[in-house]
Amino acid sequence: MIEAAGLEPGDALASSRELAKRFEVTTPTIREALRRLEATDVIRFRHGSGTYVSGGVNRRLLVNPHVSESRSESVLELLDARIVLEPPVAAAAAAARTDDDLTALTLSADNSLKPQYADERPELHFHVALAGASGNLLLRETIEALLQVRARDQIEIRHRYTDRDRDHADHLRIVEAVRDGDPDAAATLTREHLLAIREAIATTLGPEQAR
Amino acid sequence: MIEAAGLEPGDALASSRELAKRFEVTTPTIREALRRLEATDVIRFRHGSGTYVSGGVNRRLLVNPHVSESRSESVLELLDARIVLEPPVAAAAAAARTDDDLTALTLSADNSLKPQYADERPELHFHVALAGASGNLLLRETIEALLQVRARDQIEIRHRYTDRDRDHADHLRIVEAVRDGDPDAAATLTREHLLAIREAIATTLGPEQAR
DNA sequence: TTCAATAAGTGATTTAGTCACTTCCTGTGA
DNA sequence: TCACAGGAAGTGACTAAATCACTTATTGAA
Repeated sequence: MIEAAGLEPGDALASSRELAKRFEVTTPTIREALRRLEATDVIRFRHGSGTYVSGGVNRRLLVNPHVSESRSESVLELLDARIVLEPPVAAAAAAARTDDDLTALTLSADNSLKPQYADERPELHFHVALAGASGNLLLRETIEALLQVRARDQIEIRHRYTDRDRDHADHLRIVEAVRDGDPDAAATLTREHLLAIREAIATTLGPEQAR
Repeated sequence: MIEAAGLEPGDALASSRELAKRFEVTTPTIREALRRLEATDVIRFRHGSGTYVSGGVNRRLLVNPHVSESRSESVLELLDARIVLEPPVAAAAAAARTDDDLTALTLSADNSLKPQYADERPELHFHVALAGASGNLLLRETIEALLQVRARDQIEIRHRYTDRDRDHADHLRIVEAVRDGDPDAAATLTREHLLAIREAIATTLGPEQAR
């Protein structure tokens, strides 16, 4: 029904009572269906207000909200994965970027200095914007999902361990490489950037917490 | 509760009536909670039998089951993404593989010839096993999730467009490179392998369906 | 014009029951 | 002794009719 009506994030759904009538089932049954959609962030409930379409409708990859962080591994595992995956994505971006991508990239690079609301506005997250410049939406969604893994830790890292000015400088150099259409430089700079962050965390955490 | 009890895939949960009693809510409410877990494949219902823990408990990345394929882009987009991401994963595997990884890899390579039940047994999918050999679980999960995107199309492709013998030969050569600990060769062979598949699909589909 | 009270609409949950399906056990007959 | 039809118990699926909790927009008095 969301698809057929072409609903976008922010749009309101009909009330559960009305949906129950429309689909000829009772409200508890409708609720079960809506809860499933809620689990993948396709819709969100706002008590007393209504149910609204959310960002999940056009997000194919997502993090499992039901896997606790205690069950998963260290944050270093995540950075190791990013170090493998993101450099080639940066290279692809350097090869395919449009002018629009460049302006978006510059915008998100500037955002690295300011307090992060990158969680509600993923397009402002530099590494997401970088993946977006590859022109491949699925690539962008993959990086976006990856950045949601251990989200709490990543916010903590941004606030405490990373050197914001150095981050910004790194980002600017990556933007340059992408602007110049230099895939190798973009890949190398991205790798070094992530390696530096990994190093900062590894030494701060100490080897005993590195797992 | 699943965590605390250390339940693994296949284990049964208590009945919804019992859960309702234990959490002091009614069955419809319990059902809503269970439906959310169902949406991310943490549990599965079997009518008349019970509800069971499923593979999702230890899967951090997953495909959104509520995004229709019509809303998403072409299958070529997916292959383009894989061509960017998988070669460096193969390189990481060549650098880090253990002997156990090698046997698992050989096993899954042989599986490329037989009819695919790779959907229920992801560890038998060659590209998943390859990512697993990197030693980074998150990397493996990322590739695993990516291979679930447009799953129907991918099965179709395996059955109709790919040359099974050539696939097998490609896989064996990648295994060799991984065995020899040659990251560059592993990356190059993986890239060529995926490019060949992409080419086969692109020409078969014809440019008009390529989007 | 401002702002507190109100009413209507919405999600959240309950209660009590019925239907549908699966599983396993048991008694019967070969 | 064994195979198997039949039944009972347990489970998920769903209904029905309410009530409670919360939000929002409207209304009317200060």
